[in-house]
Amino acid sequence: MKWTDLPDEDCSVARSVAVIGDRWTLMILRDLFLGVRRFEAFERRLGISRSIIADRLKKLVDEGVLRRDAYQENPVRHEYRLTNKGLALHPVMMAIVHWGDVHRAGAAGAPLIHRHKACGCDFAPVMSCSECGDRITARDVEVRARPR
Amino acid sequence: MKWTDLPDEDCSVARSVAVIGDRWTLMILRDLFLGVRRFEAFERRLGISRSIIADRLKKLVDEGVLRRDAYQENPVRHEYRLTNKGLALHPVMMAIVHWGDVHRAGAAGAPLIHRHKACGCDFAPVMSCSECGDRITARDVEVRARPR
DNA sequence: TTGACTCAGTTCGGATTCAAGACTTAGTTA
DNA sequence: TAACTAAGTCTTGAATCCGAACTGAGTCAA
Repeated sequence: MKWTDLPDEDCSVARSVAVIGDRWTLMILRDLFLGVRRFEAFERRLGISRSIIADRLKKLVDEGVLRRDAYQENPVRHEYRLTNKGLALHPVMMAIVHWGDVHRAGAAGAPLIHRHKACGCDFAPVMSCSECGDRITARDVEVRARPR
Repeated sequence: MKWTDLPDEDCSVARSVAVIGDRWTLMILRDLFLGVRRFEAFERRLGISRSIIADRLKKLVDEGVLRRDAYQENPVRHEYRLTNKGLALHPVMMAIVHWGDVHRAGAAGAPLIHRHKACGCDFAPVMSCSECGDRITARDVEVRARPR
């Protein structure tokens, strides 16, 4: 298998990874969730080459994860915003941040704090069951193929 | 910035991405969560070159995500198992699967079904607040830097 | 005891991708 | 007229990827 075959696999991981399974794509998504929208801001924050940023943004737009909107005319300038499909990646980002906070933070601890606006608490993201609401760990889940 | 600098960034996303931000690493982790443990099985399932598998497995072992255990002597053969640090990636995988199920599945729908053993229901993974238990979306979260 | 087979890798080398820096375009400000 | 801004594109050497072949340590069948 080549990675170009990933989108055609009958597996949701493969199909997702085809979109987000790239270092810089994930870093750009991080910044998007922090409110960054302009090309130049990505460049300044990430310090990577413009060609990589242009390429990744274009792919995300093609996938429907981002929308490219004009924010001024003369000259026309665009900004990149998460679509609903892109916003739906929030649990993925939260899970990645949380794992990094717990398992890869230095002595200084987590660099960022997340506050839940509704309850006012600083929180950790928890994966739970849509049906009963209980917290879910790897051992609680039984996987089987969906009957066709 | 080069990607080799990612582990040193003061950002949990960057530090996590340095470990899991790679297509084949994510595909290997998928199989690990499905119970695959042996080199030959990864090769058969993924159909990619042995050198990639060997490289990714070694990196995951170095990072403490996997443990390399002997399962027989004469000749000695090893298998790869998720450590607790690796099992902690479960929410990341579930979030990725779920996004793929919802936003990238074909007409046939999600290929796999997840059942919560405790409540017996087929479920979707939901990201919720560790403090109040409510479901969390991107708009519910306020991010700020942790004071030093 | 020769040959085929298994599992778990390593090595090699050509093709692909990455990524820094220079260049482009279109308009603005000094 | 020159410098500046935002958002890219182009070029080119370097790094990485990855398929194919090879290695090694043992088993099994004839």
